[in-house]
Amino acid sequence: MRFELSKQVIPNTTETAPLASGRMVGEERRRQITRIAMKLFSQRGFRGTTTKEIAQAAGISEAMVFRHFATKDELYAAILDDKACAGEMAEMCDAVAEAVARGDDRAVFQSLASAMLQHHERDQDFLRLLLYSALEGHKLFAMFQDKNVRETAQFICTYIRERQKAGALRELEPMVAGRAFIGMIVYHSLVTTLFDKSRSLLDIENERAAHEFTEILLKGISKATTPARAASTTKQRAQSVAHSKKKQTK
Amino acid sequence: MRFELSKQVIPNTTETAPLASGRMVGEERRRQITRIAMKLFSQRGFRGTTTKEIAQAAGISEAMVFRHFATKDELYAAILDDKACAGEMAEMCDAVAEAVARGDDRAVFQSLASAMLQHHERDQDFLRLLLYSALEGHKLFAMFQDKNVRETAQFICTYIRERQKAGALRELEPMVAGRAFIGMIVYHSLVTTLFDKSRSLLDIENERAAHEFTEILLKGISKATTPARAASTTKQRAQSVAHSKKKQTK
DNA sequence: GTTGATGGTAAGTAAGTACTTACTTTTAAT
DNA sequence: ATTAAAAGTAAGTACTTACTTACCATCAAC
Repeated sequence: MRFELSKQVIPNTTETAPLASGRMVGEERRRQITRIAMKLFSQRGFRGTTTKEIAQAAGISEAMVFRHFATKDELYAAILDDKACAGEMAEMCDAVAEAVARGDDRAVFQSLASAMLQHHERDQDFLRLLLYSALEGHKLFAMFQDKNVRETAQFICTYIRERQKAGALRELEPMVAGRAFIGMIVYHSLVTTLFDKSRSLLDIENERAAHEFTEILLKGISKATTPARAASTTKQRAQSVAHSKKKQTK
Repeated sequence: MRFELSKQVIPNTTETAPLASGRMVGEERRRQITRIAMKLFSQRGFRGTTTKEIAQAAGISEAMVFRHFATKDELYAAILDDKACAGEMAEMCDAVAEAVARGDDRAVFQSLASAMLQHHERDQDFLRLLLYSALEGHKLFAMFQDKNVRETAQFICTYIRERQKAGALRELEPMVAGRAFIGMIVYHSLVTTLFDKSRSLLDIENERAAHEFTEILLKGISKATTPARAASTTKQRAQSVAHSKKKQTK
């Protein structure tokens, strides 16, 4: 039931035009249902969403839902399956890999942060769904966890270790730094999509957040010799101690 | 800490002995129910926990639950209420305040981190409950959010601003640093209580996590001149003295 | 020992819930 | 036009859910 590669290739269906009567061909309807179910599950949780609601939102009868998915669980699985398998790191990899090639630490972390923040922002529903599934202890979450979270953490970890060997970063357990960095990013995403949607505590754009977090991390784990190459939003004035002219958030 | 000293001294009721028959006096039963309900809600969510289960776990009939709480929602509210109102910062404030008084940045952040991590670890159920309530959009969560999260963020923010004025920290929006720091901590707690309970990715003790995160943050937001008193892992070579004065960095 | 308040229960109820059944309509290829 | 498969539905079923009702049990104080 579980990993049924639900995602098959749509063999070559002649065409998938909306079919005047509102009737859809199977594959199309199936996609629509998963899309809608994901939105609902993400808003009210798995248990909090009824199959009837899903059917209504899709404009079909409940029986239709069960024609496509034998059980509610299977529908849930199909969603996670879909999402987890789709290589979400696609665009990230490009920018990051390029930065790695250049050996530009700042660019590596910043592009990584930026990609994650963007991803979280674009896919808020999925973020919520993931949290629900983690809380509800759904087994499928473990798969996602392994495939994405772990992978990302280990990438960072490996990169840091190498840069330590190269003498660019101070000694510390790479995973600690990795967790710190991912923590800044993920927590920021959580706050802005969950706790403080109005951004009353901190209103900052993704690009800048990525930059600032990167600054903190890099300064934080660099060899004492120091830092800041392409850095710094603040023009460093000679000895201006602190005229923060910037309006600070309260 | 106000954590309900489970067997509370009920105001002045003559005595609260278990009452041989298994029968409890009202207040006592009420507490028992909230305690049990909290554990169940935190494990399976509000919607995922039935009043029947709560009653069974408490060893009473369902009707008894509804004698104490008119609705399931009211029970839920009572739990959040309980938890949110008690000043959880109690012990934290002592250590932190003392560090603030001493002007010891390292101690301030480390004791803060340590207190938060400990709090999260001890009260995992509540952490889960809080996440659920945030996801489910329960109104009462907003209250908690205002009372605790915001307060902590603002405390850090204020502290950082002051230290910036004193010339100890570099210029950056204090809230960004605050979010980064809280992010490291909260995310770490989330991972260890939710995503990776076996700690397969990173197995580290609270005290040390607090120390490492503090190091990263402080090095990350200090004036370039540099820091690292208790840093320890990296031996400070003579060269660090060489560029004692902040070199103009571009 | 009666009383009256309080702790407690068994057995409901009405409204959901996931999932089925038995049936009709549409489509597209013969 | 025929047909068979696929898309669709209305109206169930068996069970669970939050919440009630009507009644019993225990205890402390007269």
